[in-house]
Amino acid sequence: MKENHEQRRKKLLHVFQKLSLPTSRIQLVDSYRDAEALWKLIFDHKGEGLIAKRQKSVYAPGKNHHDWLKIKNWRIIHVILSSYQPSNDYFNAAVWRNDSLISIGKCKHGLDAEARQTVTKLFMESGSFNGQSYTLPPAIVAAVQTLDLYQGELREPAFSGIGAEAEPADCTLKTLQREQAMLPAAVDFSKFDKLYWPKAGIDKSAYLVYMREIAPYMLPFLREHLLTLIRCPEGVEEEYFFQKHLPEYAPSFIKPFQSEEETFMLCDSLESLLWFANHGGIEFHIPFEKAGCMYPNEIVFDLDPPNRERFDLAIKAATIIKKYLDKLKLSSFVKLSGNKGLQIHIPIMEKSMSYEQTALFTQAIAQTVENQHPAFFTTERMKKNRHGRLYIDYVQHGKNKTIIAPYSARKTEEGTVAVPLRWEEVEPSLEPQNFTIKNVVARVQNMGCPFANYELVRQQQNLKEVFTLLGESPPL
DNA sequence: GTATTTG
DNA sequence: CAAATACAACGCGAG
DNA sequence: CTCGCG
Repeated sequence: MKENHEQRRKKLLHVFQKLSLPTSRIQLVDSYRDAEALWKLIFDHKGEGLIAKRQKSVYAPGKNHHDWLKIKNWRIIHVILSSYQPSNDYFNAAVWRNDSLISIGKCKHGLDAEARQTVTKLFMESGSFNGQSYTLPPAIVAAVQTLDLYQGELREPAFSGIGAEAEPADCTLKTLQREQAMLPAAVDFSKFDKLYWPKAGIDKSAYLVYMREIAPYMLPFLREHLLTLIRCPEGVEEEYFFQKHLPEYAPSFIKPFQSEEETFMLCDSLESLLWFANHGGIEFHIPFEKAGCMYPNEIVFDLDPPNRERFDLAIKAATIIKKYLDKLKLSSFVKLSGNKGLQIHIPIMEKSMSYEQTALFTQAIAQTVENQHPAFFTTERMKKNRHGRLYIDYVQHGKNKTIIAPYSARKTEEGTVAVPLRWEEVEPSLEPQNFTIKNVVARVQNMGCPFANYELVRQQQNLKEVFTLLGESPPL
């Protein structure tokens, strides 16, 4: 009943206000009727789970009946049982990290009486006792359900099985991290150990985990856009190629987009994202317009310094351009390209400007910046005429052109990412190589996505002053 | 990474 | 049966 | 002009 949510919230707030009760801590939780759709949502976001209740059941503190049901989003992992402590009945769970076992938590519940009896007996009869617990060499593998691996410790672990589903040698930290990530079952993954970024030590397994975790933040930008992929099936140092047509062998969850003549591809689901990633899809590029649409959805400035050492030029140019955009009362978003430079995104209302007009606008701004600081910036396309200046690429913004999608990894040796920034972060200490596959997930989970309001801003963006500047009027 | 063509 | 090839498109400079 | 490169 998602439709009624806003109404219900207002009604509830109204009642609380009438009774002079504090409303600041009221939180109305979304409710859904379609359990399958909701579970998909929870799975995609790695949510904790859901509460199900009878339609007429109301909440009462301490109530003990079965009208309310908590269904948790368990993930199943495989661990080695390394020791047993009789005093509290805990089994210690461990996995291999390189060649030594590391402890990842303790597990007690979930075994039936018979299995528990068998395993404790095994430990107490064959294990070595140190006064506290019995230890066995790595041999017993258990399947454990858990909610998370938080600071190296399993959350709410419970046995879900014990015995021969996996070999002790397979219980590695790498496998655990993958199980913890909950990769979608619809994709057939392969070659987890292939080094995709050899210099940074990032293998395919780590990349897939990155893509799975970043998917909720990345997919909104890919959805409804034609996809151009750069694929590096042998890693970023080996041969690469572009792909924009739907391959014949793609599974049915990869959505085609049919034009007159050609079949392009879309990426609109967790499964699609990870299927592309499993096929060595490293860079996800998208055009400025939605599939099948004539008009751009955003304006982007591409600020491309001659090299990493001159990243300061990108910071300088971005700061200047931001000042102009503020003057025009335009909200803008900034991201690291993941390569050498910065990109400024300005979401514009659907079908509000033609490509001719956005080109005019970007040229006007680019020219202004170039005229103001000719020693630092240039709109000169020819590399040999740039003389170490930062190139403000306004040609790159047009139909049939594409740009790297937010949160896409890049084909760079460090495994850098095209990462959205807050404007406050655009200052001299900013360095692109500090934002990689290894740390961007933690960053976005801690600080939120700086582009979270992108769609909201698009709907509210008023382009009146832009058209005044251009001396034109909107196309529609 | 996969399917197809070529040697 | 192993090896080679395609998987974008566009502008530019070299030949 | 085509070819190869980025």
